[in-house]
Amino acid sequence: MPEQHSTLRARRRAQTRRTIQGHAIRLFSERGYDATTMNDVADAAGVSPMTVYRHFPTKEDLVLVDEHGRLIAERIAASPAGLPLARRIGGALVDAATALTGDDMAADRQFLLARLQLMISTPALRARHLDNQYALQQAIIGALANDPADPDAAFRAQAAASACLAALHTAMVRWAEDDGRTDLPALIGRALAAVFGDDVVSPAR
Amino acid sequence: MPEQHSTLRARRRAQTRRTIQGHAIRLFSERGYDATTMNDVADAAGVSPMTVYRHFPTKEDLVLVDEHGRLIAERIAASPAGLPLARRIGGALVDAATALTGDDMAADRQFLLARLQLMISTPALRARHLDNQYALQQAIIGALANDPADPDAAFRAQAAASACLAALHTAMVRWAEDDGRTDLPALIGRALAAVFGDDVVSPAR
DNA sequence: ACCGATTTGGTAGTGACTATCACGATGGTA
DNA sequence: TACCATCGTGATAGTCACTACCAAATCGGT
Repeated sequence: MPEQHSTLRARRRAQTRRTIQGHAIRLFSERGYDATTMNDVADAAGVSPMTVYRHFPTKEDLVLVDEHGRLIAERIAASPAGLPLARRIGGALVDAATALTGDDMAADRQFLLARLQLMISTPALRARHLDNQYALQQAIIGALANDPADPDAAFRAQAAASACLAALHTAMVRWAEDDGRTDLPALIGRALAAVFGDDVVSPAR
Repeated sequence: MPEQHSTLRARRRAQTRRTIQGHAIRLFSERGYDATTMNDVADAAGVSPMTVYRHFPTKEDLVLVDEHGRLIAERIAASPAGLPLARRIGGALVDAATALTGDDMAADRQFLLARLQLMISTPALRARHLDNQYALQQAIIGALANDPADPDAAFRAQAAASACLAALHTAMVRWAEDDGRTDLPALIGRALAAVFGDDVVSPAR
């Protein structure tokens, strides 16, 4: 647990972390996930294998960082309670996608795209990604259905959340297949609209 | 690829397979999944580690056999096309659960319960289970939305399938938490009814 | 300049999984 | 009964992800 001194040491640590992950994603994309060993990643990044494991406990963590889940859950919890569930969840998803793929982060977008393509094509990564999505779904249900008097509310929230996340997943797959050329928030909005009829898309700000 | 000669050799093979899996599930439940090695399983079953790997390519396969998915997809494809999607999918899920947990297979039910409890509590198993469920969802969509003229049909089928599978998952978790004392088909039916309003439960035959 | 904390590196393991070879048992056939 | 192809099984050696455990280098603040 490194404290956030925001000092030189922390910056160097973050830098090596980015270097390691960058080389890892590049090698995974070039030579395949299974064909790349942790030693290969360490050599490419110019560090020892130990350092790789210090920054990323498992090989899968090199691709699946997923700090986005908490952000999305917070956005949903902060959305107005009067709206229908699907709109609250869908809106948060579109907002998050807008924030992650905006024009001001072209480099990050390419990085996200490469990670997504790996996630989709590699069974082990896809499985862990689905587990993360499931955890996110549980968090959404916890944030939306906290009424003990209505036990069915949890079921309805789960149905809405699972449908929204399925739409998100389909949109991400299509976005990855298209090499990120189409607009991700628009894809998500279209997938949501096809399911829920009206436009669930909400403005980013 | 062993041919189904239905002869002595095939029966012996199936027997050793059952023996290995039985001891594996028992050891996993007693001592924990991670705390049990493949050598432990081999020793308990009285075979060599090689034989274990011949029958189960990965450790996870000892718990996740999952030939149920294909059965469910076939059931859905064979259901009357006039019914709403949720009813067709939900009905197939309830039917499958009824067939798997009937009174005539108490031993199998205990086995299924033990495997389910392992799947839920072990991250690696849960992740791979969710991947299997995702594959089933894709199969359901393929069976239900094969109309190229209506691209939104796939989205609607996906929403229905993901909501139904989420309900199934919740019901299975609750069933496992309750050590299988409550009726699984009834749990699934209740979860589905909470989402879709009317009773989606259909008779088993 | 010094000391505690943090980051990194090395060593030696464990355990899942694979490749390859050899042995014995089974099933059909002469 | 004898023969042979096939199949199930076993043993060996190896790769790779991952984990303690301990030493060295570096940074932050006194």
